[in-house]
Amino acid sequence: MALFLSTVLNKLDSKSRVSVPSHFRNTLKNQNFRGIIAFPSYSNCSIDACGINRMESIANSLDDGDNYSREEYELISLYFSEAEKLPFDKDGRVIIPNKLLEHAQIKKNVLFVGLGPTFQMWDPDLYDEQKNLTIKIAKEKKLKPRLKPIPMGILKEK
Amino acid sequence: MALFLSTVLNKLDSKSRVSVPSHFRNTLKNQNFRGIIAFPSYSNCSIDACGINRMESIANSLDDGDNYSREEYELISLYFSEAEKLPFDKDGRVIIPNKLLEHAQIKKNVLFVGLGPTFQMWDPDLYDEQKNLTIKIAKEKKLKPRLKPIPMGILKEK
DNA sequence: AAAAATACCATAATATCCCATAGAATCCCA
DNA sequence: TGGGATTCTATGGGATATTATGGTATTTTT
Repeated sequence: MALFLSTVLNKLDSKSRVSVPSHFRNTLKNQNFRGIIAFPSYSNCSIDACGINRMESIANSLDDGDNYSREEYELISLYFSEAEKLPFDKDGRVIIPNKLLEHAQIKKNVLFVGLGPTFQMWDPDLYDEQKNLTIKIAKEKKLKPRLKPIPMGILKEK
Repeated sequence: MALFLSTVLNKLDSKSRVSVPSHFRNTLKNQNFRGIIAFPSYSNCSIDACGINRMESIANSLDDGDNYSREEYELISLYFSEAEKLPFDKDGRVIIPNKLLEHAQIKKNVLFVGLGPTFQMWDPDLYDEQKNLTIKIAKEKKLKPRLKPIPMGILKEK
């Protein structure tokens, strides 16, 4: 299964191209399509992305009997309609469509953020804001993550 | 498996021809028929479409014993009777029959909407309405797609 | 022959490929 | 372990191919 980790900052060029970090590309190496699937994240100003295998398994479940109500079906269809299939060029770059760039307010830098099974693309400044907000809320609510790799200290006062 | 994603706006010309988006054509590249299957969507004013392999596998499953209720069987039969086989011309265009154009109220623009295993063709304005309605209903009913890669944020107020 | 359907051609815009380079990471061997 | 050599990455730009779209010619049908 694909596992995207760490964050990498790359540049958008004049043709709206950007290099996908090489270790992300490696993660996707044995999927059915050499490229990524990207769509607007609605909860924030960023671009969600994953490999095609993930999308295919969703597509299959759409066909499997009646898992969904009419309304659910319509909603899921909406996500497909806004998703973009972005192939790698020879050098591992993708072209990001304007619609997505605008949604994420990306101008010249693209921050790739690994999220495990998926990743996101951000404008670096917006990401900082979002990150600080997340930490602030976690402190206020004294959240205690149950998963080990997350250091607990971050939630304590200095 | 064919996977149709994203939305593309193309023009209908005076001969009722329209270019099928190139990435749609690519996903149909190795099917048994160079073209698309199109039929009126019974639930809204649009044209449903897919590759022939999907129709063939549905046809096969109709023959395989009794997977379907009588009503389902009737409905699927209806699809077949109204479906049109539209071949690509040399440049990847199809001619859309009048019956379908009228059903979808398409005049001069055709919006291709990827829905995963299938796609639809819409009049752009009608599609906007439909889309807004879907989002509205999803918010009201607080629908939450259960599939992981789908961002939940669309359901939240801004 | 007229009308309709089909094939063919032209072109401007766009996307894709291909190469060059500089910097970073990795390797390798004394 | 160090440091030079080599490979790999990210990035820019020019050349090439593809796409969408209009129009014209040819075939087929009636």
